Amino acid sequence: MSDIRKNLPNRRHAAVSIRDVASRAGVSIATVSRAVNHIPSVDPELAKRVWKAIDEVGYLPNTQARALVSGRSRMLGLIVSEITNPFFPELVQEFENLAVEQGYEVLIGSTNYEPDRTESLIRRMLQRNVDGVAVMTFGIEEDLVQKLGEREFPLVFVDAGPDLPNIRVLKVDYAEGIRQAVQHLAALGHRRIAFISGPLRLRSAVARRAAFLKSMAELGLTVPAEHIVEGSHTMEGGIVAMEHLTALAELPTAVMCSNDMTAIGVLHALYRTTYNVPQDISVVGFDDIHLAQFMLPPLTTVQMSCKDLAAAAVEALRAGIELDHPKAAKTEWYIPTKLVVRQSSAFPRGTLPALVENAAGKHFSSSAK
Amino acid sequence: MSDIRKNLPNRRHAAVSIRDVASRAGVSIATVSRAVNHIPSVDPELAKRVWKAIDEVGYLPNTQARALVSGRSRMLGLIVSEITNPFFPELVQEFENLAVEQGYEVLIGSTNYEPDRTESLIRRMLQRNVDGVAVMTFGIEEDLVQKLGEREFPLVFVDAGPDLPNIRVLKVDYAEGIRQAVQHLAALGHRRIAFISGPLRLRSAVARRAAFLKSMAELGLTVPAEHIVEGSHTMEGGIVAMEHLTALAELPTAVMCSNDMTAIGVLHALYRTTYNVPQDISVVGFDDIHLAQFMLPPLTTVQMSCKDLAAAAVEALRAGIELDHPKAAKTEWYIPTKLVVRQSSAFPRGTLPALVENAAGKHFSSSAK
DNA sequence: TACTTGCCGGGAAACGCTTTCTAAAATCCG
DNA sequence: CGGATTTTAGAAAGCGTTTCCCGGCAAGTA
Repeated sequence: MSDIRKNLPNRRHAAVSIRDVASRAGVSIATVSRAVNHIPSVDPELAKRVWKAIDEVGYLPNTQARALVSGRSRMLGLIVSEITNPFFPELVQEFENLAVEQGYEVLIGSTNYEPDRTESLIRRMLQRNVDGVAVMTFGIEEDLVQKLGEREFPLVFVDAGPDLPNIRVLKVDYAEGIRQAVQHLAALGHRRIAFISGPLRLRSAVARRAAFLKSMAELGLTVPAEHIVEGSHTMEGGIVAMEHLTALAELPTAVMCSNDMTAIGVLHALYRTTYNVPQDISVVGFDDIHLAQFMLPPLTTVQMSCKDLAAAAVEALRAGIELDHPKAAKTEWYIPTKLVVRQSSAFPRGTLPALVENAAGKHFSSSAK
Repeated sequence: MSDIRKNLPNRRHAAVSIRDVASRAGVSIATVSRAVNHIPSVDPELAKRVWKAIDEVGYLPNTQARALVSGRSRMLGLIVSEITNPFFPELVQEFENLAVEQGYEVLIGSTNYEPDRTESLIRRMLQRNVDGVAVMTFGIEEDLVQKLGEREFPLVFVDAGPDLPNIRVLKVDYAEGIRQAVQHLAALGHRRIAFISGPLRLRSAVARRAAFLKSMAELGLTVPAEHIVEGSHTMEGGIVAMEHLTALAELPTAVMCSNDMTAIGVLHALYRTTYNVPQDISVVGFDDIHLAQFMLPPLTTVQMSCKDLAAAAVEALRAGIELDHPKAAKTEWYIPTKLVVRQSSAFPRGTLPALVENAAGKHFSSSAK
């Protein structure tokens, strides 16, 4: 609640307002307003005159004033955890496209995993009168969620949220994609598969790890405790975690990561060792960011479509905002995931004759060079 | 100018307003406003009572109303060309941090290089009454710039903009960093250095290419026409461009790229061939995105600090907005660039004995494996 | 004590718009 | 052709703030 006038001498020259249009067209401001909003009760002839005047004076309706009187700002809040993680810009882009299509503007905020920041973000968005907020952080403190939920305005969470009428939840089916990935690795012959999780404060990170363990158990594969390492959903975290794993007496032959950035870190960590991907160790990511296919080698990963996610988020918000929305009663949206096989996963070394091994995935280095 | 009421039944329950605080504290709304804005003329005792009331009723000042009367929205527009290019999220993040620190909110837009989109973005931002817009697209159509410049409100461009009082420009010193890179490559022994430019519609792409050619000329190195390829500042563009280069009779021994995404594409393209980086071909990027150091091999690149850029942009905007800003008269900000040497650049093959060659940069594949 | 000065707080106008209410004009019908 | 009904457009009341202006009160001066 800072001093709004700090350093702000008196107002700029006034922009052209509805009154200018009205006098130019020789009508009242009410008529201009009606023309602008395409209200049918205005005579077509008059409307044409008004539009001509609008064009001539270069009038742009003041959104603030509109919002003030209508009680809606036509802005949506979008909160992500880390705008510099490439997954989120892709999400932002899709979200923005859809929102603009529906006549909304988007206010973006990045929490950097700091609860304080999240809270101040939401407060600022409330002050800006956003019509609703999508909290796409894949994990947020429980009590903060609760606190937010109590303000009665449309809110969308990922994975889970309090059971309140104004809250909608996007449920990501982590299990399916991760099961596909584990089965893919097992089918290739991997038995010792490690998992680098995200920060376990995040609900989604916990869910992904649980899905991994469950899939392993389904196949009768055991996972020693030291094969589960906590990362941070960043490249740096992936590097540190992988260094842990390579220091182990019994190395895993495959590593699954809780997101693609971690996997990229793993690739980098292995590059600094004598192990090759995928011949010595297979690496699997999660998210399928655009970058994944350009990694060396291209990353096998579980796809969580940010297009789906964005579409669901926008639809869920509108369902909460527009009282007559067809899906106003719907409270849960399901987001599927699926495996995308590329070249960072292959047969573990020694399980197959060289010929087949060569075909399994392009080797990063080849002795032919 | 769409119908603002479409699908929007009557207003939500009114939020708590200044009047609620006033009656609770037993003062007039004017006093509440003064207390909120820390105007010294209000009795400290009274102010305390007001703040207590604010706390009790959970009052949040309505930004729209404030903006309406004060004529300023305390929002800044930030327009980037492509939010999914990792350089921009880094910029956005820095920009947002600084803006919030100064009490501004940020409205972000991504043009995807479409002029129409840029125009509609700016129009929407104007309607939202942003106090100023930073157009950080590194190239924008001349006539659009001109058109925008004529609306008298604070605008920041990169590289160049019309010479108008409300316009400020961030001048990036492409030449210095690129000269350092060219000299670095030449010192390693490279003579045939190719350049993959950005889309030549972009002023910044043209500037980078010019800087490259100038640096080469300074060293007396000639650049055959087929060693200059136009890319698109994307990974895909880098791949296509590199495929052009590898098809050439006389291959370059080093490739400079107009940005890091292009360089990543180049790395990927080379991965699909028998050439190794850096032994066969050195690769140099531009931007120094965070990802660059995690590439395989870590990318030698020219650093353009997005921190500097963001700081300059925010400062320049404030200089245009706040009439009493200390730098109100300043119209140009300089952004330096410099080379960061990593492992994607090394001696060209055959110019040095194997021992030294091995030390020059870690080889991607080693026969020791 | 009477008069001026200065300070502080309240009333009310204004910001640019939407929307309800009202009145005038146009249309209809017998 | 006159009264009833329907359009249609303008006047005005807000929306939630900030800020100008003014009145009241306390302090200071003669």
